[in-house]
Amino acid sequence: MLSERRLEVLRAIVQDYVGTEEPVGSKALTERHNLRVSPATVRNDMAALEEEGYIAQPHTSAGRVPTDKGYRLFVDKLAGVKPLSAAERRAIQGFLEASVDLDDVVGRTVRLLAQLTRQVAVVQYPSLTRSTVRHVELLALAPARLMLVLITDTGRVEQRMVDCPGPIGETSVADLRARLNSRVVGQRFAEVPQLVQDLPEAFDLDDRGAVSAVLATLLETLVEDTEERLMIGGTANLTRFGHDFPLTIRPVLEALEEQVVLLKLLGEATDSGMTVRIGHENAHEGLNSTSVVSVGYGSGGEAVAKLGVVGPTRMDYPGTMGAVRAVARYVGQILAES
Amino acid sequence: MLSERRLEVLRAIVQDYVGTEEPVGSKALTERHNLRVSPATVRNDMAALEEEGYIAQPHTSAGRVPTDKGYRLFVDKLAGVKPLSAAERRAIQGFLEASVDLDDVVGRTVRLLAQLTRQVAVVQYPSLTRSTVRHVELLALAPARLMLVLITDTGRVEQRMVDCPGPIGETSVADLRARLNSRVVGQRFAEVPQLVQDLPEAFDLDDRGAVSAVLATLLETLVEDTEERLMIGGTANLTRFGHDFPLTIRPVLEALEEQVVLLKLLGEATDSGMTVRIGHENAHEGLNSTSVVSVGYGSGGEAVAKLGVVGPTRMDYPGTMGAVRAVARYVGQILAES
DNA sequence: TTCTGGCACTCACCACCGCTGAGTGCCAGC
DNA sequence: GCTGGCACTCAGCGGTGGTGAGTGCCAGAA
Repeated sequence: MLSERRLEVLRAIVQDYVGTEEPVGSKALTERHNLRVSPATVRNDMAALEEEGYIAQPHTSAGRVPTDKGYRLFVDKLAGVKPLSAAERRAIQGFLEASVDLDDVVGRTVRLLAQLTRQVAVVQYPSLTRSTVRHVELLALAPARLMLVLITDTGRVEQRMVDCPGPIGETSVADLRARLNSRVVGQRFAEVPQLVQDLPEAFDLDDRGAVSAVLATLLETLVEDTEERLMIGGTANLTRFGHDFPLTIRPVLEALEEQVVLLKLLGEATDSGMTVRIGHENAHEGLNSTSVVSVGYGSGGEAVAKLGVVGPTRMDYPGTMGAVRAVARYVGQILAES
Repeated sequence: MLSERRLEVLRAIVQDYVGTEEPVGSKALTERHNLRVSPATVRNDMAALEEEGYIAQPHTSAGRVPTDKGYRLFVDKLAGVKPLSAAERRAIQGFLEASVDLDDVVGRTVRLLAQLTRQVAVVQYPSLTRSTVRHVELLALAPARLMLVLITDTGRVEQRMVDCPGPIGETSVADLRARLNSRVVGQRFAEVPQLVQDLPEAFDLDDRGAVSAVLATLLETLVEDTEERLMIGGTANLTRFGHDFPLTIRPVLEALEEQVVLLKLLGEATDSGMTVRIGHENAHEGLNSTSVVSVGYGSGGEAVAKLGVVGPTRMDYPGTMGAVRAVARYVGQILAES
C-alpha cells in the first residue's frame, strides 16, 4: 500500500506531465507543488512508485512519466470530475437548443465536445433497439413493391424496400398500415416481434405472403440493424498529440475510420456511469496510446446511446470527464424535449 | 512556346517526382526515361522550364520539383486519364452492388474511393433539389399535428413536422395525400411549387389552413433544405503526405471538418466532366498544398451530386482521375437501378 | 543552331565530437 | 524517516568536416 504522500507525488506528476508534456523531475515537483519535503525524499518516493509500475523513465537521467497504471490510479482515486462553469453550461445548452433535427443534434454535439475537450469526439446516434416506435408507414411503389418507413421517438427514420411475392391491393396495404400502427406505436423495439407475430392471420390468404414479407423486413430493420451510426469530429485535434507524429496519429485515424471498432469501443463501456479506458486497456491496438472517455446519454432516465472522446493518455482527465458528462446530460434533455 | 522535348522533360519530372517523392535531377531523368539526349541538354531544358515557372528548386543543388503551374500543364496537356483494369472494374461494381440503402451506397463509395486512390474521399449525398419525387407521405400524429415524409428517387427520405392552425380530419388528410401524390410524383423538385399552388382551393374552408401549412412545409423542405450532406473517408491516408507533418496535415483536417468548405469545393467544380483543382487554385487556404479531383454523378444522364478525392498536389493524376471517373459511373448505375 | 562533355561550385545531409545541465541513485548524518 | 551532498548518466545542442547529388556555364562537336 502506498503512503498518502506517495499518492500525492503521483498526483503531482500526472498534473505536471499533463500540463507540460515533459517528463517531470523531483526538483521541479517540490517547487511547483508544496509537498513539504525535499527533492531527495521525492526521489525515494518516485523510486517506489516506479517499482510498483505507476511511473516510468523514458531514459536514465530524465524525469518520470506516468504509466497507464499510474493514470488508472489517478483517475480512480486521486482525481474527481471537474464540473464546468455556469457560463460554459449555459453556452452548451444554448448551442444544443438551436438544433432543428436529429442529425443536427448529433452534429452539434460532436462539434461541441471536440471544442470543449480539444480532442476527438464520437457520438453515437440513438440506438434503434432501445427506442420506441413513433410511426410505421407503408407505401405502395409498385403492385408488388412496398416501401417501409419506420420513425422512432428520437426522430430517426429508417426506410426499407419490400419485395412481395405477389401483388397486394391498396386497401390491404392501408389495412396493414393501420393494424401495424395500432399495435406498435409507442412500444419499445424489443416488444415489437411478439406484438405483430399473429398479424398475417388477420388477412386473406392472397395477401399473407406480402404481409409476412413486410413483417420480416420490419423485424430485420429492428433487430439486424444494429449497424448503428455514429459521427466523429475534431480529428484535427490529433495533430496536437505529440512530435512523433505519423507513428502515433496514423493508427488512430485508421481506427476512427472503422465504425465497427468505434461502436465496439463505446459498446464495451458500462451502461451507466462514465467509463475511462486508458492506453492498453483499449482492445484495439491502434488506440493503445489513447484514452477513451465515454458515457451513455438518453432522452429519459435510460441510456439510448453513447458518446465520448478519444485523446492521448496524457489528457486532462478531470476536465474531459466533466465536459463529457455535462454534454451527455444536455443532449439527453434536448432529446427528451423534441 | 515550349518545344516538344521540353514538355517531355516536364512530363518525366512529374512522373518521377510523383513516384519517388524526391526532387529529380537531370542525370536520373535521362537514365530512367529514354529521352535520347544528354543530362546537360536536359539541364538546359530544365532551366527554361524553371524560367517559365513550371518547375522549381527547393534549394540550390537539389533536383527540380513541379510547381502548381507545372502540374496544371501536365494535367491539361500531357496526361490522359488512366482507365482501370477490367478486374478492378468488376470489383468496384460487385462492391457497390451489395449496397442495401442510400447510406450504404454512399458509405461504400467513400471507402472504395479512398482505397482505390489511397487518398481522402469525399462523396456528396444526392442533392434534393435536382432529384424527383418518388412519394409524399402524410401522417396524422395528433389532431393538428402532421408528419410530412418526402421520399426521393435516389432513396433519400426527409421528414418534417407540420403544425396546423386547426384540427384536420383523417379523410381530409387522406384526400390531401392522394392529391399531392398524383400531382408531384415523378416530378423534379423545381417543378413542384407551381404544381401544388392551387391545391388549397380544392378543400373546404375549414381545412385550407392545414393544407397551406403542409404545402409551406413541403416547399420549405424542397427549397430551403439545400443543406446537403456529405461523407468523407480515408483521412488516415493523409499520414502518407510528407515528413513535415503537423504543418501540412493540420489545416487539411480542419478544412475537411467544415462541411461548408467541402460543399463549396465540390460545388465550384464544373457541372459536367471532371474538375481538377491544383494547390493554390483551391480557394481555401488549408488546401493550398492539396489537389482536388471531383466529378458529378447521377442516376440518369444528369448529375445529382458530386464526389471526389483530396490528395497532395504530388499525386498520380491519371490514376486518380481514372478511379474517380470509374467510381462515379458505377455509383450512377447503382442509383439508377434502385 | 543545337547538343554534348567537362569542370568548378554549391549546399543539404550525415556522422562525429564534446559540452552542458537536468535528473538520477546512493549514502552518511541529522 | 528525512535531508544534503556527491558522483554518475545521458539526451540535446551546436559546431565541424566530408561526401555526393546536382547545378550553371563554357568551349567545342554535330
